[in-house]
Amino acid sequence: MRAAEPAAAAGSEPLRWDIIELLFFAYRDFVGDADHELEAFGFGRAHHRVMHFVTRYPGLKVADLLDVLRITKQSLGRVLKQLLDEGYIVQKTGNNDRRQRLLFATPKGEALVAKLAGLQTRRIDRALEQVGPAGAEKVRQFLRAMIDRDDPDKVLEAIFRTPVAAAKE
Amino acid sequence: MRAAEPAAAAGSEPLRWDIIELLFFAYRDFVGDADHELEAFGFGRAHHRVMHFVTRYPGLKVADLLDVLRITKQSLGRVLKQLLDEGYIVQKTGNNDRRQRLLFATPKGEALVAKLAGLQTRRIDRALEQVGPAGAEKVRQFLRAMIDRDDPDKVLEAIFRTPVAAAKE
DNA sequence: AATTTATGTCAGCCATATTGACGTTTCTGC
DNA sequence: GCAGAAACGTCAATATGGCTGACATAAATT
Repeated sequence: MRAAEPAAAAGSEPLRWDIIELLFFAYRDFVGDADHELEAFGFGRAHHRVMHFVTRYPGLKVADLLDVLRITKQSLGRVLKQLLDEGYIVQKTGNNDRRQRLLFATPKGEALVAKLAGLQTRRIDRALEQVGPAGAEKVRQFLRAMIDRDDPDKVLEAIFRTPVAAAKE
Repeated sequence: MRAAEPAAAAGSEPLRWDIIELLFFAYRDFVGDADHELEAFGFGRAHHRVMHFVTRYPGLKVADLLDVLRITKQSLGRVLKQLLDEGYIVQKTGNNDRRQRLLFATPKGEALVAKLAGLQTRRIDRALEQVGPAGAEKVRQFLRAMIDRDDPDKVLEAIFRTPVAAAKE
């Protein structure tokens, strides 16, 4: 099988078919690692995303989480309730603003997130080995540049505050 | 906001929190480009995936598509029927094996796929500019190495047959 | 002739997303 | 202090895109 190159609009630059498809397959297998494990817990991808960000950014407000995940509070509500009921996450009332419910992972929650991140880390390590330390920085730069920076949420701000190592090329 | 590092299992290597999160946000925005455009057509991500692979690999069999997308034929059926009905895709009976329905994109279908790929290409080009040509090859190598290679489907075989350019570092 | 393969289809279920409406508590501005 | 806005929760209805199981047909294979 050979890949066809659909006619591009006249005068346009070449399309990045290769990267587009590599991203599709890479992301499919990347999230697949976690998906398989989550089945055993009766959780889905939505639960993972919530748990991940709450674990990584303790004290995240509900509104922050909505910004990051880009879903509605009704959608979040269902998933969050399950995680609260089953003891993976706890809520604490905000100190300054008592309307806020700050979210924290329990040890049980942290353990699950770490386990899932472990699976994904194995895949990432394997892939980074192929490109060396300098290549790893290039990959980070590339991924950062793929992300929209207008109107960043709190989590993205935190991520972009971390400087990338200077490229040594 | 600072990112917390949840306690890793004793003795384990560090987890790749940075890459894990960059992949999440990069992919979210990457598919977001197409999602917005698809709304105008009344299509979803599922339609895009089908159209994309049929356009890129003309003559794909239904069974091949099922392998690539990793969904059931019932799920595919609904989406595929819409695309056939609305004239984005046509079926032709296989020459050797008349049971097969080979799938081809119509000009209308190709145009839509090219438009969506154009949006995604703009984002990719912007990101690749940050890392230079050598960096671009590193990114390709990384993404390839993220993909499972056991039991590859026809499309993946085609992708992996294309050699990566030798790294010039 | 019997079986297997490739595909299509019917019926129903589940997870995750949506919009719209409404209620409570708490903070903020005047 | 009071009006209004903000942060959150929740009810109801709906859509999308997955799933399983069962069954049908045509064509290839044995």
